[in-house]
Amino acid sequence: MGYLLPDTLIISEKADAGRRIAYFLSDGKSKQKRSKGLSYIEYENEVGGFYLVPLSGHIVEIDFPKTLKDWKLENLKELISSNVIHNVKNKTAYESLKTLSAGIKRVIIATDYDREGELIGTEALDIVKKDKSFHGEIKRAKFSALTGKEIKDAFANFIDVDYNLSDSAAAREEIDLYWGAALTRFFSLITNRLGKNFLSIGRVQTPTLGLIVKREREIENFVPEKFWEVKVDFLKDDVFTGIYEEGRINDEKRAREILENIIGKDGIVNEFEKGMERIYKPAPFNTTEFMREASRIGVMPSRAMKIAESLYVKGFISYPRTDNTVYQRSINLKSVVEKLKNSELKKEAEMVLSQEKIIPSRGRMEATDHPPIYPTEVPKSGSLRADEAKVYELIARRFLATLYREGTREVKSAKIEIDHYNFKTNGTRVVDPGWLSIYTYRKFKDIFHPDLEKGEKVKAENWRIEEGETKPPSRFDMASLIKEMENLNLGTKSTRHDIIDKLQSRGFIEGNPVRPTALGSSLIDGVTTVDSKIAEPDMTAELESFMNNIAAGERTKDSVVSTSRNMLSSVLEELENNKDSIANIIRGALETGTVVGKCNIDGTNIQAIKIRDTIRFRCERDNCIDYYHKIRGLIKPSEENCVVCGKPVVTVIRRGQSPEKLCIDPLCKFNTEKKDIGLCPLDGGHMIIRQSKYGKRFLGCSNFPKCRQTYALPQKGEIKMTGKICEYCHAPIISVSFGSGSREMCPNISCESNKKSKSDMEKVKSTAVKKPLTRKKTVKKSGSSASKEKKARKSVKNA
DNA sequence: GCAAGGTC
Repeated sequence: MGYLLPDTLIISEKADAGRRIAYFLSDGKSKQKRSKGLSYIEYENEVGGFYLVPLSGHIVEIDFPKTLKDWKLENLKELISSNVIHNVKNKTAYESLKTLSAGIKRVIIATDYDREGELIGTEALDIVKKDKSFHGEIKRAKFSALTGKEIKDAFANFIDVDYNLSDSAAAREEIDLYWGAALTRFFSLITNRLGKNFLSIGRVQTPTLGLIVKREREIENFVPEKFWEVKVDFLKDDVFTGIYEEGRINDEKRAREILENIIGKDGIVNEFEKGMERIYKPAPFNTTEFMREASRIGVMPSRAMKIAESLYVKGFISYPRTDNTVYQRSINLKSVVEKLKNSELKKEAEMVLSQEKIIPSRGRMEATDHPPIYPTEVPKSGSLRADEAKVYELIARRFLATLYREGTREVKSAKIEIDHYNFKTNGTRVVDPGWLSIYTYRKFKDIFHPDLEKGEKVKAENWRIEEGETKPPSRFDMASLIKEMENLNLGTKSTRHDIIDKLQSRGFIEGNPVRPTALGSSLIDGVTTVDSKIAEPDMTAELESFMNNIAAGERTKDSVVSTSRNMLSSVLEELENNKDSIANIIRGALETGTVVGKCNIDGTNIQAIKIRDTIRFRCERDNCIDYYHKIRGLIKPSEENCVVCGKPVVTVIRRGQSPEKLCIDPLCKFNTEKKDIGLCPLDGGHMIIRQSKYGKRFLGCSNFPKCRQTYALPQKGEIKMTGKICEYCHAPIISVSFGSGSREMCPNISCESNKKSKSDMEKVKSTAVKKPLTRKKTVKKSGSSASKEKKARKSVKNA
């Protein structure tokens, strides 16, 4: 073993990598040691040996000297001109390095081969070099996978430590701290939000918040445009739908003209095409893609990462922080599949093994850091918690899917002419699901389309115009936000989910899909008052190019950091000149909340103002209404007033629960007795919404079992009391809301009133059918005819 | 009470 000399100290970035390096260098003979606050691996033989100290990321953290701990506006200039100090944060690693480096002749940096890895390595070196007696050799081991061959090669062909590279990372660290700390303090101080209410600014978090705010503004300012589509159902074996080839028409008159020309006529096939399409396999998981897919099955990014981390530590999956989407050759894929035969995915594993040859899919990113995320062992059944099992299954299914065959689907398309107008039709059918039958999270929906021949006559029916509206861009959800951050190079695979968490916990964003809070959007308004790039992703791009300069030896770290500090100084100066207006923007936005309705006393607006987890409802004028609620979730105006007290009612949307109505008065009976719908016609007890043992809801008398009066309830929609009593059977009238509308009804199915309204409905329906031109099928907006129908029904009933 | 980046 020529690559080992006696008295060598090896430094690895993490425990796992350390174990593997030691294992291969010692042929499995190294020993883990733990004593008196030290943790390392040791190997000794007659020729030589080594110590290996595993770190866990950075050992030191930069900070400002204690004298600048106090947050004062006057301090900010000092903060920027102050130098940073290094604090040890990993005591065990620090002590191990200090103790074991005594008398060492050679130090090998074997951290990850990337920019941060180089910095982590030099941090360790600085500790070793503190011992003035150290004059040994310093080398760098470069490996891109933790396999025996790579590691042995790296230790036979050392390279030098790249101080330019580590300097570039150190510059990043300092610039992030200077800008982050100075601006965070500035914004917190001018708005007087101190302690845990501070307003944070950072190179990654603020542009990310900026993205979300920008999107929300686009949605707010979006002006929908109406369009009309002419559609026809064709009939051969089954129904398939054609759309006039121009698609969306923004002139209703023209759409009607076309409809008038074609209505009642059949079509003739002008073109027909049929072919097979491949359904490509997904690439192996990297961190980003894993988080996106996990959030699609309801496990949010940071939760997914926590679970992945724990699965990794338990040895069930490979390292979860990776950019790589190509399995390295050294991974024995087949043996992993063999292991999965002893899991709940036995059938799927056998499908993969039954192939003549296993060809893995490849993604675009072939990084050298770690393998893609894949299962390494099978946990004993029942040993994982439910969410862990869900995540493990996702990773295992993804892995198997990347090794299975592609799917195929048949696609058909046609142009069918009616009276010189061409209608396009499309159909698709999965012929061979391939990997889709393993990766069950993806679904391809079949759309029926018959085989046709050119010149063939096709029967048509249901000629119609569908009215729609252009839609604003959609809000980011966790999956698309993480992806957008990756596209813009904001954060890293290991930090993106943390950044989103921070924005949430600091009250800048809420919900999923995410939207900015009043605080979040006003912070961006405040930041963008001054023309600087703090809220733009460009900050990162600029920093990135600085870092490349340093790494290439074109500039020094000190010159770059001082340039950046000067820029920060002038930005800060400009901010200070505008500090009153900025403070007003932010404070002002917090005082004006969302208008949720009108005050029933003086008729002015009532606003909802969010103050951490409390919502304050306040009347705009005299504070004649001023209520506080402890509510988690989003508040939306409902445009309804409370049936009990007349004050506005809001809708509360909580994650994973159906929306609930809430009277803004916390003591109103509407809130406290929400389930009480009215009085029992038999004995005057309370009719209460209850659940049957089958999970169905119904109305039951509070005097059960003495009184057995019950009514069936619709299982969908929100049920509310109306205070009214049915004139026929004396049951309490309920109100059922569904979507945007609501309907009052007697809960007694056999009541006269229900028979009556049913026949009314039929009457309304039959008049509507006579006017096919206004009928809409996939109505994008609640159509006018539908609301007319509702109104008609209501007026008949009230008559 | 500050950032972002490693890792647990």
